[in-house]
Amino acid sequence: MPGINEVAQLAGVSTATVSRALSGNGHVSEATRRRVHAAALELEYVVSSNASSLATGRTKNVGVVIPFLNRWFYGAVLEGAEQALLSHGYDLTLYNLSGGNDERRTVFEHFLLRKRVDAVIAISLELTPNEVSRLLDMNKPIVGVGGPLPGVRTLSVDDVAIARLATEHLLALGHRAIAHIGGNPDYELDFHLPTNRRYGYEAALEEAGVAIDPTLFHAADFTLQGGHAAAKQLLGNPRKRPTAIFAASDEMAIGAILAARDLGLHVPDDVSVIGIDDHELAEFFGLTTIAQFPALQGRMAVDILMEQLQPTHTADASSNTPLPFELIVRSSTTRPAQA
Amino acid sequence: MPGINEVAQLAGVSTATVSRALSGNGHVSEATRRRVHAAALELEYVVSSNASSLATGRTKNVGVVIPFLNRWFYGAVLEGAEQALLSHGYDLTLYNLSGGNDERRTVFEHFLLRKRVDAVIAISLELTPNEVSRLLDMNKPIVGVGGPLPGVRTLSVDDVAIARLATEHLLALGHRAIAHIGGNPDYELDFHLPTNRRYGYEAALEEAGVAIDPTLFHAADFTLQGGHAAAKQLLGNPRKRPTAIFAASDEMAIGAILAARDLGLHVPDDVSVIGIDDHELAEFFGLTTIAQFPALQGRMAVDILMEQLQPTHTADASSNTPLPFELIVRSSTTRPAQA
DNA sequence: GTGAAAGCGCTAACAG
DNA sequence: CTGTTAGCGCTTTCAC
Repeated sequence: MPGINEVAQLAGVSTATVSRALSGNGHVSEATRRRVHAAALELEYVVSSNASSLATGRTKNVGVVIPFLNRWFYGAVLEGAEQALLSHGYDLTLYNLSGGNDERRTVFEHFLLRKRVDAVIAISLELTPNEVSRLLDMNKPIVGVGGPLPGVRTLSVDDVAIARLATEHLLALGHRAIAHIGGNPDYELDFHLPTNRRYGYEAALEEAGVAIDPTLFHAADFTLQGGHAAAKQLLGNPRKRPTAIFAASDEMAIGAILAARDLGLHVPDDVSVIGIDDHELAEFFGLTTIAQFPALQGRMAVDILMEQLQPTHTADASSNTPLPFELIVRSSTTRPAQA
Repeated sequence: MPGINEVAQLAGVSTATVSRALSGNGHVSEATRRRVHAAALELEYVVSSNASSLATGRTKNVGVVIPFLNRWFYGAVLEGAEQALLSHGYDLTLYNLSGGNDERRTVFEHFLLRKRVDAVIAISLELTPNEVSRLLDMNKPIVGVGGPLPGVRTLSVDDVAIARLATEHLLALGHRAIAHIGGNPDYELDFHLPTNRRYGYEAALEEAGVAIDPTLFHAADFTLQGGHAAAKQLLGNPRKRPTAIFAASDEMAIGAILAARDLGLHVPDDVSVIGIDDHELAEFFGLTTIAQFPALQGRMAVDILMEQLQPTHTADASSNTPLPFELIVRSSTTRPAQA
């Protein structure tokens, strides 16, 4: 494994010139540039990122902290971020927090702070003020995806607006008995996402003059199974079966569709179902949903990070960039039977 | 951000002693050890992994290369590997190859070789001899998960045996018209996994004296949608509808179950379905399957890597460790209607 | 048991 | 445009 010295020798220049020629920093004559490149190629030379990082203070590596790996939404965000990072010449080191709180502390105490990353992307994670300030003290930009974080550049969808839009879609079709499958408090780690979605749902209802019926709300855990169980309860109720269900995630919505089928109900004729996410299976199930474009979210997070990593960048402290969302109407929603 | 010097000063010792006390290499008196630790704690000192790596040649970081992020199986392997790595004090740098061949070259040429990782775990990836030898030349252990790789320590399930077991389960129940939904050639990147599974299926059939009917085979892409489409074809055939379907993945098997329902067929009375994986949704759908324990696979890969990273380790070149699998019988399989 | 000092491989002034 | 020369922050002989 040849070092910069070998390349310098072979090219007949100094190591400084090799460094300049290869990194593009500082001027080098075209002729020597070519000679250096040729030499590097011949020796199969690759820089030692450690030595380089030590000298420059930059690692070309960003840490991504994520609460789950095996949920579609998070996987997609990660995928988007990974691709964008790669295209900028950055590596991504992954910290998955699904192991619990201990793991979380370990990650922050021993890993992120090892000066191994230039920046961190926190996905759906409500960093503590202490975690934020430690990172910021070390001059490491942070961008948060999924919610506001004091002192941090963030990207987030307006969950209230999303839920409102979904509910309004149902209202506009003529539904009045609209149930909502939301999150349970255990899921609140994500910036009160379930709570915000419930607000949006209630706000839309109120605005339309529809009374909010608390028995039409069921909590679940954002999984297909959870949505299935909740929908069974809702749809099995003999006295007031809702004509429509708004689930706070597509996975739960799909669960609801399956629950309806299990009960012999037809979607959308007997019950309309709408979700949030535009999950990869949404199309297959004909699910009407509010798309959230997670891969784009990952890419946008990287773009913002790259900006902040520019030396010319003036620290613009915290600010939130809204994320796009869009109603996608498929075949799981229609007018209520006797509207 | 304090350096080792500050700690040394505060503790009243040399930097060498701090290094020894903190890393545990070399003897330090209990008293000074404590003083150093206290000083480090007070200053919130954390080593610079770059400086440390540069000095030792070890990065405490491993690269994981994976073909997909958003397939349950791969996410689970990754999750297992991440946890195991973390517990060994290693970081994980992620390289997702779903971007195509260009990305693949980029990853190998510019990233893995930057001396940034101590080793690499390749998941379901058939590294080229060239890729393997470059890595090995740099003295970077590799462990492959998912198939044999010349010159590399690998872990893999016996796909032929798995498929055979699945098929035998169906045969033992009395089925004779057993269809198989396998992969299409495009999916062959994974060590001919679909082909091996098909072999196992055919072998079991032959052994039981059942003629192989090529019309009972359908290729799909390992997704739920793909399985659904293939099953529709199979089950819609008016002349020889199979009494059982063996799908090469749970996602396809679930698609098959849904296809059966769409056609008004009952699972398992009208048609039995078995898959492979023990996907997180398998239980929900009552799917009989062959479990593959992907998280365990990730953990085992890390264990083997840790062994190879031991300085005392004697290079044992290539060898393959078989991975466990297990038949899990649920409610999607039963005896054929008129057995 | 502890300190001094020589690097690890590269980059970034500073000269020229 | 290019070479010289300090380090970057730690680890590790080699002495004491």
